[in-house]
Amino acid sequence: MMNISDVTKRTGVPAKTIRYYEDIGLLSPKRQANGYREFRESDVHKLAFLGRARSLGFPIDSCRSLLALYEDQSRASADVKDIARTHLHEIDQKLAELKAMRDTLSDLIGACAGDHRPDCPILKDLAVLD
Amino acid sequence: MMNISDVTKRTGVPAKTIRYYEDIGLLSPKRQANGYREFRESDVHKLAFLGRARSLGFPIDSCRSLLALYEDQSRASADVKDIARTHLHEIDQKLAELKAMRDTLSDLIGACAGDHRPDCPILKDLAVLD
DNA sequence: TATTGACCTTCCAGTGACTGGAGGGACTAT
DNA sequence: ATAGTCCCTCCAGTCACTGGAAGGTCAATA
Repeated sequence: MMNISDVTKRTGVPAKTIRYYEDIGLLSPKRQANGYREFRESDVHKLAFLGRARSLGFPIDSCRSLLALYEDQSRASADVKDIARTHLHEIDQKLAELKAMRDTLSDLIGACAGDHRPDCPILKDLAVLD
Repeated sequence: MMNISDVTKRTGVPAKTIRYYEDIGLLSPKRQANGYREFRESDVHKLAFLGRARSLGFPIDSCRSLLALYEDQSRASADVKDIARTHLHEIDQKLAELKAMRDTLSDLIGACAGDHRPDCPILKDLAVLD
């Protein structure tokens, strides 16, 4: 009989998060007579799956779809791949954005004396009204 | 006499966002007799500054500090540089995280046939219970 | 003068994915 | 009986906006 803290130990998913996932319908653990959640092996697998998917940055909605495919023995791997590719594109976009920020920021930092004087190329850049 | 839509046009900062910035105390435009906000040049400069700082990913609290330094003629550029460096480190962390995600994801996508069959290395990876 | 239509206001709610905390019941061991 | 640890639900907060409702104001036109 697995309680929520056992599942947390096995999956690394915090109890609060497990309850949240139940709230939004990602899993439905049974209940014991005392009201405690009772987790089956299949629940643990789902949670491990969700934890891993989230750690790869998949948004919850994609996790929901992936989970459905995971459970669907007659799935097409193409459907999984589509979701993954969409996510990869979003990651690539964020990476490009962050890299651009990083480069600008790094340049500005390199140009700033960082001393007691008020003169500062960082502020000068920020203050530009195009 | 500048109204909010004029400022939006000049700075690119949406009206909703300008009102929000006022709510959280980043600027305090005057009011006309009819209740409309009246923006001075200094408000426009602040908003342009905020827009640029936000586009470089500085969190609002850092923007607040940067704005204060911007207005402080006796600032030390070292203080600006410190804020920027802290932010750069956070960006670098996020970049590393995203890159790791990207690499894993890209590998998995490369390994997946993406056809009508159910067999899928992506799902296999996600399902691993360490 | 009446009426559009564009502009402005405030206030409330929702986003994503949790996270923290209050308040209280349940179980286990001493 | 009591202490300590577990579990429950519900509410609020995070971050930085964004959307929408309900309504006041202004400029130009019929």
